[in-house]
Amino acid sequence: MPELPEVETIAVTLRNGRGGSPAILGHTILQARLLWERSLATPSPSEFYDRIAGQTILDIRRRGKFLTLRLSRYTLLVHLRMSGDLFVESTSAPIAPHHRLILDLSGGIRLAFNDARKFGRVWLVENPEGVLNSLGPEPLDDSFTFHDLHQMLRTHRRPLKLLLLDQSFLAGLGNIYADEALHRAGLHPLSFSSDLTLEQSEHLWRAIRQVLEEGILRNGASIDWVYRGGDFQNYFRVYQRTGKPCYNCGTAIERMVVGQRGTHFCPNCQPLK
DNA sequence: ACGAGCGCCTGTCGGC
DNA sequence: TGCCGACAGGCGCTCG
Repeated sequence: MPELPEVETIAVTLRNGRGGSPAILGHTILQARLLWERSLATPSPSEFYDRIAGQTILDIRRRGKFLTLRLSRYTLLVHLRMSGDLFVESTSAPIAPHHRLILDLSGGIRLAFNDARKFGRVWLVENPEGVLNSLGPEPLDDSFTFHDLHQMLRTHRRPLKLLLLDQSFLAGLGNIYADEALHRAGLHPLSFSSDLTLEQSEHLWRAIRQVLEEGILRNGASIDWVYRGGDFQNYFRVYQRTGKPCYNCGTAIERMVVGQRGTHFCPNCQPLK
């Protein structure tokens, strides 16, 4: 489910608390309970239990789609993949279905990693760079300019949709925000990256930042049975709007498959040259 | 270097 | 009602 705006929303919520969900910053992890072993990427469960007990949560950030919890000595990295979520709940709450990892915290609360499809992963490491080092730049960083993006696009000859989904190219975009950004930029998902003019690259750069910032403003998107409180799904212009009229021109939105992912676009606003 | 195919998993939805 | 395939916000792997 989660792309950059959803992960950012979760990071901010864990850091500051939100609507009855308390902040976990400064709390100490008393013990861990792993309910699905494969949710833990590294280390082994016994080493994980030993190392995480007594660790205090000092900072919570996001890098791409990863959540990074800086602890006293280690860093806990969480990737939610398709269906993962993090909940802060009372220690006395019943264990919900699909909870995969529970961290009991000081103060009578716990952090629960819930993940119906079991694709999500958790890492406990001394150096987070080992996990994060292959990620591309952060699209919302002040230092990321449209000249940077143009240069990056020119060094590949790949369909735009595939590049935007490639986390080593740019970190944080997923299927929804890639489709939305391409629509706003007026670029066909199969356009070759190396063909973009500087002006088109600037449009894409602006569109990427706009959809991500708007997604964050709306606390992310909530879809299907996975709900996290955001409402950006009400502002999609192409994603899952197959057959419905484009808000710009009225043409029916089309769906195609690119890189085994459903891809939504307006054939009129996003022509393939 | 690239991209297709597949595996990992559970759940929902639409068609018959 | 039940079954069955398609599909789902992701990514790592193998193989051409």
